[in-house]
Amino acid sequence: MKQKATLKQIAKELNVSVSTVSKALSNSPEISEPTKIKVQEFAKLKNYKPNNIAVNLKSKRSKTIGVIIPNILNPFFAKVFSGIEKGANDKGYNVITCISNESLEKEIHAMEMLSNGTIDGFILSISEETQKEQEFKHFKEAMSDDLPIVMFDRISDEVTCDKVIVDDFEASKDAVNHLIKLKCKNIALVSSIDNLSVGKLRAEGYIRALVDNKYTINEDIIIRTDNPDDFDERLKKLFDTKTIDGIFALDEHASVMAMKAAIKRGIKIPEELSIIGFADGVWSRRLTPSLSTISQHGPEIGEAAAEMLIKRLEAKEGEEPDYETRTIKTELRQRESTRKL
Amino acid sequence: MKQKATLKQIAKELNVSVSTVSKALSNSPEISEPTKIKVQEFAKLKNYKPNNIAVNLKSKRSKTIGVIIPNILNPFFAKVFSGIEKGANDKGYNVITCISNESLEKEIHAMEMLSNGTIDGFILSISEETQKEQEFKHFKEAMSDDLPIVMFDRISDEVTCDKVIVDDFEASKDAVNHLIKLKCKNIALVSSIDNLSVGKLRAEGYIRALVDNKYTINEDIIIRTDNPDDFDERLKKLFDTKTIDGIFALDEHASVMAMKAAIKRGIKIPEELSIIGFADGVWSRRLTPSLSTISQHGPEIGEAAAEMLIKRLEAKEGEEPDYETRTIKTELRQRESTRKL
DNA sequence: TACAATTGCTTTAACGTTTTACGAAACTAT
DNA sequence: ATAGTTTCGTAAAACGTTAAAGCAATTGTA
Repeated sequence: MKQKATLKQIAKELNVSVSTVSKALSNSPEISEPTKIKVQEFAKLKNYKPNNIAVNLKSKRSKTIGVIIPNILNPFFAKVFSGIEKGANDKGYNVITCISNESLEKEIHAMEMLSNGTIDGFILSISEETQKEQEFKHFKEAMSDDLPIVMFDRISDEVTCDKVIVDDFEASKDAVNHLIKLKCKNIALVSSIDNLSVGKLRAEGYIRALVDNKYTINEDIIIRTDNPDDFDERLKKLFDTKTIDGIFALDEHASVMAMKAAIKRGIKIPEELSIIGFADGVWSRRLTPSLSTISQHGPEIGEAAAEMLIKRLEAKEGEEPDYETRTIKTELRQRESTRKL
Repeated sequence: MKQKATLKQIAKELNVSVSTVSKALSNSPEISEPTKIKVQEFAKLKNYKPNNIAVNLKSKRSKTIGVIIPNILNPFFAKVFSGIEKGANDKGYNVITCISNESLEKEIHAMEMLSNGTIDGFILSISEETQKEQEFKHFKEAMSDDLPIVMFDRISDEVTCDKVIVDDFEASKDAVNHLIKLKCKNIALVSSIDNLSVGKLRAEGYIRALVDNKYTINEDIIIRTDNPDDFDERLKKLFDTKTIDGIFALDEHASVMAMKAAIKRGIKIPEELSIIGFADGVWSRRLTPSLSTISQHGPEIGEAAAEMLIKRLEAKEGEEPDYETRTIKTELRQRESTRKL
C-alpha cells in the first residue's frame, strides 16, 4: 500500500511551504506562474487528491445529504431516491442513505447517527409508525440544530420545513372524474394505506369527485384499511355481494389485488369494469390487461427535493429562502384497464 | 440557530482544559470521579455530540462505505442494498450510495468522487457497460489505494478482491432439472441479459442440465440477447413456430414477457407449459398464475458483503484476511407456473 | 535617492478531536 | 525527612486543509 499524497509531503519534496502548495493548486494569484506549474505537475504526478475530511472540517460543511426512506423496495421510493441522487450528484453532493423500515425508532436512530457533522441536511419521507404515533420531535430538533429537512410525499403539517408533494387530492379527483366520464355508475374505492396521510388525501379526492358529479357516496363499496389481510378479505366480500363497474385503487397492492379478484370471477376488463390505480413500478405495464395508473413522477420529486435543500444550504447566512411546499403534477396514464373515451 | 457545543466551549465554561473534557467524556481513568460527573452532566445538558468529521480526520477512517449500484429500480439490487445498509448500520457504519445507471463513466466518476477519504471501502456490482468494455482499471486503482472493494453478483475475475455471488450455474441446473422431472420435453431458454456475466453462467447451467439428462440442445428454442426489442420479436417467432412445454427464463423481463405471450396464445399454464424464471420483485407472486422463481436472497448477499468489507477494514495492519468469494445459495420457489411433482 | 507599492512566498492560526508527554500535588515507604 | 509513586490534571502536537497576516525582496514612482 502506497500512502496517500498530502500537501505536507508535496511541500517537503518541493522545498516550499504547505500553503504555497495549497494556493498553487487552487490557482491563487499570490503564486508565480512557474511555481504554480511546478507544483501542479508534481501533484498530478503524485495523484494528489485533497483529503475531503480535512476540507470538510475546515469548511464546516460536508457536502453530504442524509436521505431517510421508509422502504427501498417500494418502487415509488426507489424512483424518488434515484432523483435525489441525481440532483445531489449534479451539484457535487453525496448522499448517505438510511432505511427506516417504517419504524419510528430506526428513523430517530438514523437521524441521530447523522446529526454530528456527517451531513448538512435531510431529505426524508415520514415512516408509517411515525405518522401513526404523531411523534415529530426529532424533526423539530434537527431543524433547530440547523440541519434543514426537506420532506417528500409523506409529510407533516406540524413541522415547518420545505416539502415536496404530489397533488394527491387533485389527482384522485381527476382519476375518478375520468371513470365517471367512462360512464361508470358504481365506482368502488379500495385502499390498503389508510394510515398514511396520502391515503387520506386520495380518499378525499374520490369523495369530492363523486359529490361534484352528484353521485351518492356508497360506503358499501368503499374499502379503507391499513391491514393487507383485512383488505383481501373485504375485497372478496365486495366482489361477492356488490356489482361495480369502476374501481379506483389508492395503492399498488390494492390495484393488483382488485384486478386479480376481478379476473378470477371472469369479469371482463375493461368492458365490464374499468380500473385506475396509483402505481409506480414497471409492472402495471406488464400486467394483463395493463393497468391504467396515476404516475407520480418519482424522479422529479427527488430532484426537486435535492434542489430545494441545496439551495437552502448554499444560501448566505440570513438570506435563506422561505419554507416552501412544492407540488409535482401527476399524470393519468391510460392503458388497457380502462375503456377508451 | 444555537451553535453546536464543542469540547473547547465546554472546557471554557467549566474552567478545565479541552483534554480533560475529552477524557472525562470517554471515561478515562486519568480523570477523577467528581470531575467526570461534572463534565458528563454538563455535556449532556448542552447536548454535546462529538463532531464526526473531526473524529474522522483524527482517526483517518470515516466509518462509511461507498455503495455503487447499477440500477436501484431493479428489485434485486434494491434488496441487496437493504441488506448492505442493515449490515453496515449494525456495525456503526454509514452508507454512501451512487447509482451508476449501467454506465462506465458514472461508475468511474462515482469512485473518484469518493476516493478522497470520504469512504473506507466499496461494495459494488459492475455496470453493464463496464462489463462490455472489460475496463477494470478503476477497480484495481482503488484496491492499490487501500480502498478495498467487495463485488457482488456481477463480478470480474480480473480484479482480486472479495466477492459475493449467487450460485448461478447450480441454480440454473437445478431449475432445468426440475423442469425435466416435470416431464418437459422441449425446454426453451429465454434471456435478455446475455451481456452480463451472470446471464452467461445461467445459460451454461441450462446447457449442462440438458446434457446431463441426455437431451439434445436445440438452438431454435434458445433466445439469448441483450436487447429487449430484439428479445420481444424473437419471442413472438418462437411461439409462432415451435412447440415448447417448458421455459427457463434468465431474468425478470424474459420471465414476464414469456408468460404474457403464452397466455395470449391461450396456452394453459402450467398444464401445457411450465415456466421457471429468475425474479426478485414482489410481482412474481402476484401474477396470474404466479411465477415459480429462483430467489436469490438479495438481503443476505448485501449483509454478507457488508460483513466481509467491515471485517477487512477492522483487521489489524498486516492481519487482513485472504480474499474470499462467498456463494449465497439460491432457492427454487415453486408457485403456480409449474406443475406439482 | 528615498519611499511606497507590488510580488511571491512563509508563518501562523484555525477547524474539533484524540493522545502523548509532562507536571504538580498528594500519598507511600523507608 | 527524603525519595519514589500515584493521582489528577494540563499543555502541546497531530490529523490535512484553508486563509489571514506577515515579511523580504523586487519593482515602481517622484
